[in-house]
Amino acid sequence: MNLLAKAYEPKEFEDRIYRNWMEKRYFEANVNSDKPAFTIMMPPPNITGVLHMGHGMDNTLQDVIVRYKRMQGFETLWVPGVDHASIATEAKIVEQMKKEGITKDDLGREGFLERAWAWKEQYGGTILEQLRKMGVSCDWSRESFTMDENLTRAVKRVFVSLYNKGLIYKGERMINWCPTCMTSISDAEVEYEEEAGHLWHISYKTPDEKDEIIVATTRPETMLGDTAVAVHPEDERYTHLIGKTVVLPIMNKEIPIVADSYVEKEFGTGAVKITPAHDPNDYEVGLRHNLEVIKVFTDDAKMTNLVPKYEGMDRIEARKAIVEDLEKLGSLVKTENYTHNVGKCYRCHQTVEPAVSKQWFVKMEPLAKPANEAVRNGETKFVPERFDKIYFSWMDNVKDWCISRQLWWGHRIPAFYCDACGEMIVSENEETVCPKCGAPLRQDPDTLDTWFSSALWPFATLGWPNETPELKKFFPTDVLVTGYDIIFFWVARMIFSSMENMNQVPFKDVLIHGLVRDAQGRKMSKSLGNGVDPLEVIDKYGADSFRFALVHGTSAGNDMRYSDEKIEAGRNFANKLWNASRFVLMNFGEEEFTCDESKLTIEDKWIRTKANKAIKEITECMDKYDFGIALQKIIEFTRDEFCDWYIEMVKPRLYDMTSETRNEALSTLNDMLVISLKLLHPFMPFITEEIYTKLKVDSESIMISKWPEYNEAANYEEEENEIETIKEIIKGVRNTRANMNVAPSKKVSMIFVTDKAEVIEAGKGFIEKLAGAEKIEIQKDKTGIPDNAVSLAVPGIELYMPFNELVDIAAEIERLEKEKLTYTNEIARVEKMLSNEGFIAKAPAQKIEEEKAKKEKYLELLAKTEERIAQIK
RNA sequence: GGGCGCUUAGCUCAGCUGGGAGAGCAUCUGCCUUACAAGCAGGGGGUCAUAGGUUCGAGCCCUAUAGUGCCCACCA
Repeated sequence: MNLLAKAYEPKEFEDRIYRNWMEKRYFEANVNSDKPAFTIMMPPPNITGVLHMGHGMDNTLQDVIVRYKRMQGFETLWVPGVDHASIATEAKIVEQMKKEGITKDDLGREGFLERAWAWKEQYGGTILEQLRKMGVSCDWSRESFTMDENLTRAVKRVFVSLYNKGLIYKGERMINWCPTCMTSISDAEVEYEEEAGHLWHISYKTPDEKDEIIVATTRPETMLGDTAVAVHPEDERYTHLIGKTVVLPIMNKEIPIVADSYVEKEFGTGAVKITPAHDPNDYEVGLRHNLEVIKVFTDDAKMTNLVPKYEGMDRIEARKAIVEDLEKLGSLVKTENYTHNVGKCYRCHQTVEPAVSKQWFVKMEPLAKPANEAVRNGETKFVPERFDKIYFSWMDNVKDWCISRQLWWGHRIPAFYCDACGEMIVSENEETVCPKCGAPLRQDPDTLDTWFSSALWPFATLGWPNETPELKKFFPTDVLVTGYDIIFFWVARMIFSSMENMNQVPFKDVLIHGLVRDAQGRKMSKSLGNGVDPLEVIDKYGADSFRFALVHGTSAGNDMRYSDEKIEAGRNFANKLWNASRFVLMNFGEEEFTCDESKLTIEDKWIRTKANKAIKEITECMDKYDFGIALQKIIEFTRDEFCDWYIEMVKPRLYDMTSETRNEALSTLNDMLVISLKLLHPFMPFITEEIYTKLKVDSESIMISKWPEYNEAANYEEEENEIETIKEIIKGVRNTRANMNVAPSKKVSMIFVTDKAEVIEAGKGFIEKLAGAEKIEIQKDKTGIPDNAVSLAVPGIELYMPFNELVDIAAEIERLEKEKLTYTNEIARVEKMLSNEGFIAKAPAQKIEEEKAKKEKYLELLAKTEERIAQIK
């Protein structure tokens, strides 16, 4: 006999089951399969990462989808992998080296990369190991890495191809420079934060000192690099000065006053100091007016030697010193408090500097167009739909993408320079000799933005640029699951990369989920220390409860708050299922049983119908990615119908070893439990497998078993309705008993007055057992009903319970009056509706019929209640 | 300055194409009823933010307002 342990202890079986799945290779996709393919690419976590709640959410959803599709008969492929995360990883290694007193230059490029690879080998797989604890069913045999040989080849291929099309170019532009990471970053990698600062008003005097222009700035330290002052061409305050010069304080240098319509007359003083080297707008102004670009900062954001006094100071220090000096000179007119947005590096959160620099760029406009189109015409759909707006707004306004990074860890730019003749070659191959002059070539020292390689993830992981069978079978992928915070970084770039290189979308759906926040609704972060470690949660409650908590009561695209209560709810439900299963298995015994359909009883037919309808609804939810609702419906069927009613109803048949329908009871228990487990399996894979393998089933593992299918013909409508009526009666009796303070142990005799004797007859046993009845009588009229009885009515059936001395007539009348009021109100509501001409004229016929039926029902119940009141008064 | 969410029971949140307001937790009452006290049975608790509108009918659709959160944007 297969029994379950007395208590639900997920630790006892989760790891064992996962190992078994791995050994049986259930996760691995067969490229030669005839089954239709279903593919998901896992958003690759950084090799520097450790598992957090965001990964938990993301991978739970993916696993739910993959397991569902696998059971539905798809050849499912879920590709896992990791991202080399150039900036984050390089920073981590540099930091580690710093502790040993070594710098990058000490090691040199080769030495550094050696060390980086060693680091990757040692720590890079940590997060994937952790993911296994969650029960994810991805194909580990196809684990990928953004710096794999194949991915690297793909990156080079794309770079060269875009270059040859003129879509990648090298140029001097204003870019975002992170002085801490010591590299350029893209626009998307800058986060703007509001900061309290000042607006300093500084006087720039004309050479004759007779006139002045006051400029307002938040960054006085950049004034050393000012090469003009700009005013609006139509600003009457300044028109007389346009074309003249002012003297830059401290520098004592004349700079021109230029007119440019970029200046807002209303803001500040209406005059702007122009520092082309350190502000994107000023840079543009500089280009228009042919201004000199003078650098004030070095790459690590220290002052240059423009003024020896300030040389080497950092930005904040210099600001202080310069403000002080301006004050001494009498140039500082006033200081206002002012909050403004400051750009921060999304990796290190330090202030970024706009800087003019020679970098590589991807020309975005031609790429954005087809990518935009693909979403507009529905080839790729965002779920929920509203996220396409975020996508469009980015795509529509995207500027050229700065892809070069001054880092060593990453894909090195495949451009080669000849220092002798100035030739540049862009090639997939390692070029060493200049084809023009024969001199040795030098490769570009920079690497590519990490996102340049992850943008190729959906097809490069399948072997592209080779024409592999995997590409043919599994591309385009079906759904991408990710958080809304990564739409620009990754989703958008995958789409245009795929449109460009594959001529089709990379995925059909993009399922967007929200952030997991803490119980107070705050973002989980290292600095706040409010992060919850998924591994600790899993260790304490099991992976199933963890996954449950992340799905139950959530909806796509919305953030959720994490709390222990949610995990406990999952654990409690698992425990319920565990015990119900234990009960079922306890009753199986040694002998085999079969099901004779003709011997199914009313409750068997009822629960089978309920299950059938649940399958339909739940499958529909799964197809719409409504996982929160699907899970809720699974719980409702399993706990509220199967456990609370069906199991209680069949107990007498189980305990009676001579019962003629005992086998049908066992079969139905088995079948209903199997259905519950299968429906639940995508959400709670471990417990469902553990129980499933002990039942009478159709497969060696639930994860490769068949998803239940709805069968219209298998419904027993009549039996379903009859049991629902019986349930009504039982609930009514329980309610009444509780109201009248009748002890649960006290049995009550009941007299039913009804024409539907067969329904009561069929439900007699249930009413006895579940409503505490004894001596049930059924009669057609009300003769002999004692006044001293509590009454109850459901459509077509009246029930009287003589509680003998217990009944307080006054209280009973009061209760009946209350019921009467309810019915009267309902009737009034329905009548109002039915007497509304508009309703009769316009509402669907079915709705009108429903309302009419309700009216009949309540009229009947009202009449019975009134009659009863009259009788006992 | 634009754009997008959210506001539903004490708390956290569901609520599909408009047709009598739901769950979990909390709370109250009664139960150790041999699957389960991580449980069972029963109860209380909501002018669905506000004001208009569309509709026979609005938590759901439209408009405005308030509060709140997020994203984007070059006003020094």
